[in-house]
Amino acid sequence: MKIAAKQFALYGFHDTKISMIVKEANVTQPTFYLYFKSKEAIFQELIDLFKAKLDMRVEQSRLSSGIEAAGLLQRISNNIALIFQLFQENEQIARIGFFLSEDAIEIKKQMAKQIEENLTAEVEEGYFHSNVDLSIIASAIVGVIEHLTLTKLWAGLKTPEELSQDITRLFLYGLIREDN
Amino acid sequence: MKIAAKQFALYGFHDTKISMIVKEANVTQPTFYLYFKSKEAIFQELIDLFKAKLDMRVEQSRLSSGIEAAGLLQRISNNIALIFQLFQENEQIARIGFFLSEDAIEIKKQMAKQIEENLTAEVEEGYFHSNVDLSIIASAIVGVIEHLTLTKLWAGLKTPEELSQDITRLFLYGLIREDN
Amino acid sequence: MKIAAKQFALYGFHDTKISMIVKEANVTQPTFYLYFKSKEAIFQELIDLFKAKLDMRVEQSRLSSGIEAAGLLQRISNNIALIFQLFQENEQIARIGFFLSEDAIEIKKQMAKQIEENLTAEVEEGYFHSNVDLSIIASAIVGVIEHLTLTKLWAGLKTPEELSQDITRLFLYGLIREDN
Amino acid sequence: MKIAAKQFALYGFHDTKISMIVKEANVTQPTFYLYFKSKEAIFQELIDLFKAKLDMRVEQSRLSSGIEAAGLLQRISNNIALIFQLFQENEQIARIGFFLSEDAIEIKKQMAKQIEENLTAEVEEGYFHSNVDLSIIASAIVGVIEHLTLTKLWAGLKTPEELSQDITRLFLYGLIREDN
DNA sequence: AATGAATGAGTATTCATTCAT
DNA sequence: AATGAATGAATACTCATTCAT
Repeated sequence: MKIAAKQFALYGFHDTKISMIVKEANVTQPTFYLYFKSKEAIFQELIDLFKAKLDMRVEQSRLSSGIEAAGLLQRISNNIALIFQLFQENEQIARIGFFLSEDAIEIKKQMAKQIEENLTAEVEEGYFHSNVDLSIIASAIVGVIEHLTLTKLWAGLKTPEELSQDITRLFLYGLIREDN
Repeated sequence: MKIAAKQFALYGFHDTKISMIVKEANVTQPTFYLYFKSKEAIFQELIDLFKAKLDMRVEQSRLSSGIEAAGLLQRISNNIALIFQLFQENEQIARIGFFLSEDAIEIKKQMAKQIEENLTAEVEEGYFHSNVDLSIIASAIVGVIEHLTLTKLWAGLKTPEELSQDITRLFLYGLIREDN
Repeated sequence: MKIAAKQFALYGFHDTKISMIVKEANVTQPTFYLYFKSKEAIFQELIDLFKAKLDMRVEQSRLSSGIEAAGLLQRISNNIALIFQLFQENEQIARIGFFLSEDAIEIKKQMAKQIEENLTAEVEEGYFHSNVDLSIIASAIVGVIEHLTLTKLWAGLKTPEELSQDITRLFLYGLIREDN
Repeated sequence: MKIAAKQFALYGFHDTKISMIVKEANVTQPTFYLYFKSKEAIFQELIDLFKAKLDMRVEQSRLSSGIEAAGLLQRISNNIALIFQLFQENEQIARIGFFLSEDAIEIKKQMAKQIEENLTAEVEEGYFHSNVDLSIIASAIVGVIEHLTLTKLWAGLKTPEELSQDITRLFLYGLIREDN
């Protein structure tokens, strides 16, 4: 599965051939089918693996958010950093689950929904003003995470902490100079 | 090309078969090769078409931004709306160029660079504070546009204007209540 | 036809495409079919053209052979030179008729038969001894002409006269030193 | 490979279809590609097989020529007979390598060179006179072998021994009556 | 648990040829 | 006399998958 993940992440679904996977694994093609029902099946397994890790991390992030006594910015930033860390530690299956799979849309939708719930709670707690559509904000956050992961994190240009700090600050305070 | 765009957008590159394109076009396979060198070639043509439209729109957006005397928020919002409108009017080739193609990364990088330049100018003009990395902001904006296009615009849930208004406000002022 | 001859000679039957012929001729494909029934047909026409020229030349050679009063070697050599000259002056159709076509075998068989008749006559006139099979000699002569045309004449290494002199001497006197 | 050789020899490269080869072999098309990289590849393999056999035989012929104590004519005749026997025993790959392939010219050139070397040696030993160009003689011998193989040997009209005897005598003593 | 050997079903591409104008 | 536009029929090659051992 590691080898498959690597190749799927590298070449995409169609351009990854079973023959190449088994060659790198030093087994034969029938052996592959001993362990996986089909090419789709192993791909789906990798997606599910990613989903599970993502779900776990999101759960974790919610908990850690409640526990901490840090400032609002730091708390949110920490939560987002956890997501980036997940992507960093599981680049290959993240590529598959979050970018290559057809489930990606659903996974992101789920993630956005989660974020929206959190935001709603925070609005109710009076942290945020409420004159923007929270579903848009949530979706925007997902888009930002997604794209920064690809262009900054996986490119090795930024750490999870840098990224989460910057985007949290952006999302909280915006770009406008205070004196404007 | 319209038919090809439709099918590529719907099924992706590999799962779009020439036989299906020509069937819907009511011509035979050799006819296809009369007009396009290969499957790759027509795909690339569609990408290039999208690139051209995007470049033109970005150019347009820069000009209109300079001319207008509207408020900062409205000016930026208008620019972003133009991009969303492009995606709305050209959903299929946008899907191909912005999501399906291998050039997508490069196209987005280009777009982010463009946005970064604009931001840099605005920072110099004193509109924005400068304690965030502008390349991250630019990348974030691309991510937001990309993801909102997919989940809100193309889902028919929001108009270009709504989206651009909301995300401009978000990016300018952030989520924090003024009195926080 | 000139253009077709050139391309057939250069690329062979299968690798010569009608599309290439008409492109070089600056006409369209339907125009080709206005003048030739099919690809096979024009190929056959070129073969027939070669056949006609070859027949004419062989006829000529027989006549000239009777008229001349030169020595035996010179007479035979002249006849063979005429054949080489034909190949030299009509390289392209000769390539087609003598090397590329499926009629080539038949054409050569015909040529060998002609030569055999001549040899038989000369044997009867007492010029040659008769302890070798004349059909083999005739066939050998064809083989020699064929191969020297390809390797020496068309390679520009030898003239028709040089070739015919050398092979006539060889066929008449052999390689053995006189004092052996 | 036997079946492929048969079909290539019979129909030529282009008119031999993989589908026909595999049909006669009672396997499917993918099975073909399990053993051969492409149509060109199997064709080349057959050519190489012929080349190898030819080289071996030529080597053999040179050795046997040195050892034997037989008369000059018999020795040369035996050598040539060995070549004819090769063609007889390997008709199909000989057809491919010597007549159908694009390597044929090179193979024959090589063979002619070999023969020329032998002749040069024999001239130096004083057996032959030297007033003819030996490269022409060598090329002529190749032409004779080539053509007699096609018209006499493979037609079943002559045996290797008959052919080699006759052409050796021809090349050594010529056609002229001794008393001429 | 593993594999050597095989295949069903596709899939892009080519090329001689023709039809309507 | 000429052509723009189209096609019928092939054809080499690929790849996920399976069967017998």
